[in-house]
Amino acid sequence: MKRGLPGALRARGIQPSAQRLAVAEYVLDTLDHPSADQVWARVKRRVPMISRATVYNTLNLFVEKGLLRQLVLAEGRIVFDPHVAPHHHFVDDETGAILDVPWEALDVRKVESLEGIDVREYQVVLRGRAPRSRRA
Amino acid sequence: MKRGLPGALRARGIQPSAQRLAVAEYVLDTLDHPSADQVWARVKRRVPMISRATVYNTLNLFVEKGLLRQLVLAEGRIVFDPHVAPHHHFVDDETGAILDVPWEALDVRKVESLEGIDVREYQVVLRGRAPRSRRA
DNA sequence: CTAGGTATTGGACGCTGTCTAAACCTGAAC
DNA sequence: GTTCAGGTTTAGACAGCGTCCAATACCTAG
Repeated sequence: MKRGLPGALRARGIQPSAQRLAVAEYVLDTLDHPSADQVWARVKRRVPMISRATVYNTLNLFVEKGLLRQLVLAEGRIVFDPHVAPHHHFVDDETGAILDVPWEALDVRKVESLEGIDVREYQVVLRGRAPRSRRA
Repeated sequence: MKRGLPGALRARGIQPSAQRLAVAEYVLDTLDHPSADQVWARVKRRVPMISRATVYNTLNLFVEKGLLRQLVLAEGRIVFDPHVAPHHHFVDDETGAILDVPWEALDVRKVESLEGIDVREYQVVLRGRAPRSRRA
């Protein structure tokens, strides 16, 4: 059931606007894991007057409404991932690139055995080197 | 075989100094996961004249020499962990506190099956809520 | 059309991490 | 003890990132 970008936003209780659509158009559809400023740079190509604050606000709104996930994997940068279903992440030591690892590729056991803590979500974070062909 | 803090530094090829010992005394022995500025604040209590740059340099040196691990788990902050053996981490959503989870508490399978990527290290990062008693 | 709420803007702000140049210490050789 | 070279420390400047604010522009319901 396609309803277009404006509908997708409305379905999450987000009032569409030109700026929000421009951000959504890029960030909801990318395979990258861009930082907020990378999103800003990208969106400015189409909407040159958009301000940094708007992009930051919009991204945070999308996270709050479940359209994006916020990841804290790389040094000092928060990145955004439109792939909201559970999956793991691999960080390339050399390039800093972040690759998605399918949930089924790994098998984590005994999570339920952690006594006294209430685990909302978890993921495996792997670090190492990826061959050129696999890099994002 | 105890050899004291100066020996522990020398054993890693680090020239001891009053400032480095003051940093080491706190950070190598804590159960917390302090940020660099937290280390600075703490060490200043004993060595009031120590500069921020020295603390940052010292922490980076300790990481380079394997005395500390650098973690990128919480929003926008790099924290340091004197517990260098492999283990997992749990982040309390509410307080931001980071707890160590013993390596044996979880069981990750199929890591070796990830084709074409060379995994140097991995860990499970869990998020949720911890009861007050377990908080660091 | 108007009123009220919402969104956007640009700038200021604070925090974190890095860099620099100068001062300083240290310890090895004499 | 003196000297010297190298490593260490220092204060401050700097840059990047994320947040906040007050003012303005925009939408939408009525």
